[in-house]
Amino acid sequence: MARTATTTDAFNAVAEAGRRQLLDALADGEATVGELVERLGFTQPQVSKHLGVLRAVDLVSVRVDGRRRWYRLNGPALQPVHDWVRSFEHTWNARLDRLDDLLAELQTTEGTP
Amino acid sequence: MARTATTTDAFNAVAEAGRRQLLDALADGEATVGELVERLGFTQPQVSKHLGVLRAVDLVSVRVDGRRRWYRLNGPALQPVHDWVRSFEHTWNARLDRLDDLLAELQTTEGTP
DNA sequence: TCACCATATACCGATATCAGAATATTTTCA
DNA sequence: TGAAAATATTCTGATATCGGTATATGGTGA
Repeated sequence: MARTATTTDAFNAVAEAGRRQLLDALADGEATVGELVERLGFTQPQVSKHLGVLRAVDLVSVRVDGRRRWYRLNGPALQPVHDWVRSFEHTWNARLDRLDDLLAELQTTEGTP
Repeated sequence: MARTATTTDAFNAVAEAGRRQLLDALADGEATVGELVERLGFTQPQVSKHLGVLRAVDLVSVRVDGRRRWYRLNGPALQPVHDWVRSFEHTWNARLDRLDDLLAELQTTEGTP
């Protein structure tokens, strides 16, 4: 058996620094492969392949427009990662710990303005 | 070139589900290799090796006590991961977005009771 | 239809990973 | 001193990954 496939989860997809840069770039909005190539200085096949992995775990979506493809960030796919790490937050910041309590409280009153 | 080494960052170390389970288990406090073997049902060499990776990226520390070793979670090493994911939080939750602002405000007033 | 642009895909070689099994190391206690 | 306990290390084989280069695919406009 080998290492867990990069296309298994967001955790594995996001482990690669280059893919994180791609997501950072897409945080500004849709982008085309060519734009990403130029902005990040990666090679075109590199960008395409990394986007392929991100797509496999649903971290990005594509919109076809003629001969170019607009890639878009799909934030919610990062939530599992966020949730997991957040459970350790209290470990390094007591203040955040108290904020978590506040958050939990706000969540339960969701929908009651 | 191959995949980024698991011992490169917290991102790569944490990509493996088994290592995440180990960290979860250590969230309750110090634990011995044997205890982790029993609690998680992993093999002893598996646990030792995974702990080795986690140690390499400083996610855990060890305390030697006779012939056993007490492993302890080092939460702050997860902060880079937390910080990165958190920058995408607004993507899926406007409410949390506003909480972030509150947090930022609290941070700046740190030390002024 | 043909040349061209944008992107995807295939192939390559090098490498680190992972589980498993066996074994080494160190400490304790009788 | 010697056996047993706790943990680390080594070796193996299978495999997916990654960058690079080359090439395929498909849409576009003259």
